[in-house]
Amino acid sequence: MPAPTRRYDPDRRARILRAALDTIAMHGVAGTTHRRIAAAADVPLGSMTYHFASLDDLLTEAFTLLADDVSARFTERLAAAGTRAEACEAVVDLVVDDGWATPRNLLLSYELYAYAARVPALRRVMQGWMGKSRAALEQHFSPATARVLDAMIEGLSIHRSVDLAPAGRDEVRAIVTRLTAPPLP
Amino acid sequence: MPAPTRRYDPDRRARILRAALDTIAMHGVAGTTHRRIAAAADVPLGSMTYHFASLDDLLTEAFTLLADDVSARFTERLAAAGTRAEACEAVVDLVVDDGWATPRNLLLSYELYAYAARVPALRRVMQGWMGKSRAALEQHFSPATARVLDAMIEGLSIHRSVDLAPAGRDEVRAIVTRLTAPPLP
DNA sequence: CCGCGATGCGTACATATGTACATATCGCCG
DNA sequence: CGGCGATATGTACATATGTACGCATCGCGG
Repeated sequence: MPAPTRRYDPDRRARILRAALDTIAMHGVAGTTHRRIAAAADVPLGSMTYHFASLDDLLTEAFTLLADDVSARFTERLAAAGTRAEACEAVVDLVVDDGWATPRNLLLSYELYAYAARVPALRRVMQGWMGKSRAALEQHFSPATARVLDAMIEGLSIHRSVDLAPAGRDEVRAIVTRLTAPPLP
Repeated sequence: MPAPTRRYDPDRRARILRAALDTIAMHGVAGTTHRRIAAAADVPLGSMTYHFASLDDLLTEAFTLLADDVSARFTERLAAAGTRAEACEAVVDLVVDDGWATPRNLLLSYELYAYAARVPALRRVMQGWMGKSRAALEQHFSPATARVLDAMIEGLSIHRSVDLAPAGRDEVRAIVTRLTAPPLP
């Protein structure tokens, strides 16, 4: 019989990590197994234990990748704003647009929050994520305002994903305006 | 040998549901099994399939119980406020106090959010939860303000659980004040 | 007081899962 | 160009898990 083909697959490790996130998004951490990830990444089962010491290690690394990725796009979006008004509009976009607070990203965030409760390394990853978000916001706003905006983005995104009639762009803009208005006299 | 004791255990079903929440809080949905719940509830394995058709049914009912319970306490806390100022203080308490946004409740919420993505019945439960929260807030605030306060409670609670130096009571109060202030002229 | 249906209890079993491992292959460095 | 270390692949195996089922027991309605 012909020798079974052996692939040359230099970025297999990275593909496995992406496949892990896909699998989590589709089946939840609870339904994520070596075999499912392997199928999604199109690699044999043996590759799992070769590239990652354990399933927990794999998930931890995948979630870290997610945090870095999402965090980077957040920072990028805010860095593109030149004026304070543009920064406000960027914040509105982050909540309302289809590019960032996607169902997939939100879902993965929930899974991460839950999973991180049991993995100290991921707790630190989340702290780093939050720190980077704040730093990005502090390019345009005071630390206190950055903090509240960050929390507001989180809360609004979550509620918009649950709400049958989510807040519209105008309503979100009004909220951002109110939170970033100068202090009352 | 002596006949093994057979217990009279009328509220076993309810105890199993509470044990399920305990198990989820401790091990996550991913680590929640019939056997672990049974051990936590101190019942034999056979009781699981007797009282609940499947593990998913059991988890769904447990999460529904959680939502009803937390939602009721939220409503209760806000109903106790007589004036608008008291309502503001109640909101601050909900974020900052140890009684509501506990690590356990937050953790269970993350698990619920993630799990609900795959169970339509729980999506409706979450919508009902959000609706009840808004209704409770609308006893004191306009619908638009209620909506933003609800999102803010969510976002601030989550971020406070991650933050190494969480926002203090004063800072939270300032945010609430700003969000509930009359519209600018 | 009696019986019967609801409930309690232990166990069996097919299946899925994490992980280890033996072996084969081949890119790359010297 | 030679070989060796990194990687690819298939499979084995012990264990955990969901669920079904048979039987025992007893509260409670008639």
